[in-house]
Amino acid sequence: MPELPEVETVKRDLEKLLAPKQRLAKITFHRKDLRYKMPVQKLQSLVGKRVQSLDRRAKYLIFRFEQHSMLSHLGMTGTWRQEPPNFKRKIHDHVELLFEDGLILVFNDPRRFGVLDFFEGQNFAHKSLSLLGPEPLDLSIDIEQIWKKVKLKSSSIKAVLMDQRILVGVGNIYASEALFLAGIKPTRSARRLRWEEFEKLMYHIREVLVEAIRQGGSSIDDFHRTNGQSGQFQDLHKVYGREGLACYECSTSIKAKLIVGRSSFWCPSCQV
DNA sequence: AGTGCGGCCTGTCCGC
DNA sequence: TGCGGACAGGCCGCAC
Repeated sequence: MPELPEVETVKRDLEKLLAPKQRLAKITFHRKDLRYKMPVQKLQSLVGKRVQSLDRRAKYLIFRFEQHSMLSHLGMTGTWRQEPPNFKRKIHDHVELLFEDGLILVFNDPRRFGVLDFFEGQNFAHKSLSLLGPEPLDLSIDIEQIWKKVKLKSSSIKAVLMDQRILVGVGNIYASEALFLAGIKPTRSARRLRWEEFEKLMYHIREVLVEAIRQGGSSIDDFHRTNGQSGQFQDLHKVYGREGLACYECSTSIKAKLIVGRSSFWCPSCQV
């Protein structure tokens, strides 16, 4: 999926399309089972309600309506795209939103690992949001607090970075990228990191996420923006997907291996 | 209790 | 060319 920068990109794209306070006119389901069965009746109850705002929490998008909220997760292959009236439906178009000004938003998701759910109220009153860790781009978060949790982990630092209970938003691509920038091997035991290393890692996590957002995210295969465009950050990956190629810093051949089931990339010379 | 694995799905690519 | 297997950005439930 879409990790934090991709979801943030979609959120910003959608914000530009959604006129303030406009009402949802119609919601159409072409199939009702994504990762979970969608609560069709509850989602239908949003018809006629105004969208107050759009939020992102971790890799989730939240459409905030007048009283209740719609939760959207892109899974691995989910996309929201804008379409004109009478558009030709594509394979794997599962849900369509029509707004009163004619805006049409379509949710497409081939693998159906995505989520579309409903929750009451406008805060973060959804089970999936309840255990999430802090937002890396929130400068007010307490990094020492995160550090304390990391010190208790026996797993690799890469696995810990991808644990959304510790810190949200970092997935498989940006974990490899941030660890490269920080000069830390992904296989390193999390609890054996030194404070200076962790501080540096947090700095580079933020750096890589901010830059990726600036580039409209990474499009490896499925990720597209609401207008169908690709992101640009995949061209700036320093290690992800570069197995066997020369490190941009030192020309050493980039290594790859599975760490807790996910392909991980690093430079054996730049990262210790 | 914490960790890693397999499963959820479909599409694509690679080797035989 | 066709087929099986591996793999793909996430997350959950279940064994150990």
